[in-house]
Amino acid sequence: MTNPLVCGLAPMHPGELLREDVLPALGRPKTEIARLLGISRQTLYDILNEKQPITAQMALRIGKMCGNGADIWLNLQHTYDLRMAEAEIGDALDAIPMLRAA
Amino acid sequence: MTNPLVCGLAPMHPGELLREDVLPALGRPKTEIARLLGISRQTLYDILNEKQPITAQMALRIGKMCGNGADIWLNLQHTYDLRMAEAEIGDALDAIPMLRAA
DNA sequence: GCTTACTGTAAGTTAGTGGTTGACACCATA
DNA sequence: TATGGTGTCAACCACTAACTTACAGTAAGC
Repeated sequence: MTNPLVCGLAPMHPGELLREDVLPALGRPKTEIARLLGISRQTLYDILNEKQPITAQMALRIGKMCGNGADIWLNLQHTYDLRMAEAEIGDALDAIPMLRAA
Repeated sequence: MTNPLVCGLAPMHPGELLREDVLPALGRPKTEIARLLGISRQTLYDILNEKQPITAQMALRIGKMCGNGADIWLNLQHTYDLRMAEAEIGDALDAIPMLRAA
């Protein structure tokens, strides 16, 4: 994961990439995109507004439509999730010791 | 991701790796492991029995304890999720067309 | 004008699930 | 016999992914 677009320093929500770059490049109405993806229009908007994550199923759907595979989308989401989780339980992490094999 | 241990052909649940290899190597009672991880004993058992996935927070906790980072655990889970999702909505995927940029 | 279609957002609902607590029976060991 | 780990079960709570329905606004075409 050396591509800064996919694994940037700033945690980018996959919805941002979809909204800013991918959908404009496709040049189709969002209503049609949602229908083709087989999801509700509302769900698509929630993803674009970064209110909903890219699940494995969603990654498969979007990856299929874009022809770039599901991994990119899932990796983007997981990087984002890690940043969020780290910010959330970072202090609890400090209390966890690193164990060595016996 | 070329390591067959991490990204094998057969979809391995992270709980299996934890149960079969990591915990035995640490040689500590599971009760203590759960306590050190800051999670309930039940949750640890659910993960070991592959009934619960490795969330981002869980990956951070386990990665910290094992000293190998969270990415391995999350990638393992993500690969597993993709296989499961593919098996679940595979036929729906066939109906999704691949769009080219306008 | 009128109609059709896309946009963007909001409210409410449902099904599923991550995680917890509490309890139980079993076994080992000091 | 007391303590502590093991393994599993049943509830329970909080959250959320995804859906439907609905609304107001805008642009396109007849």
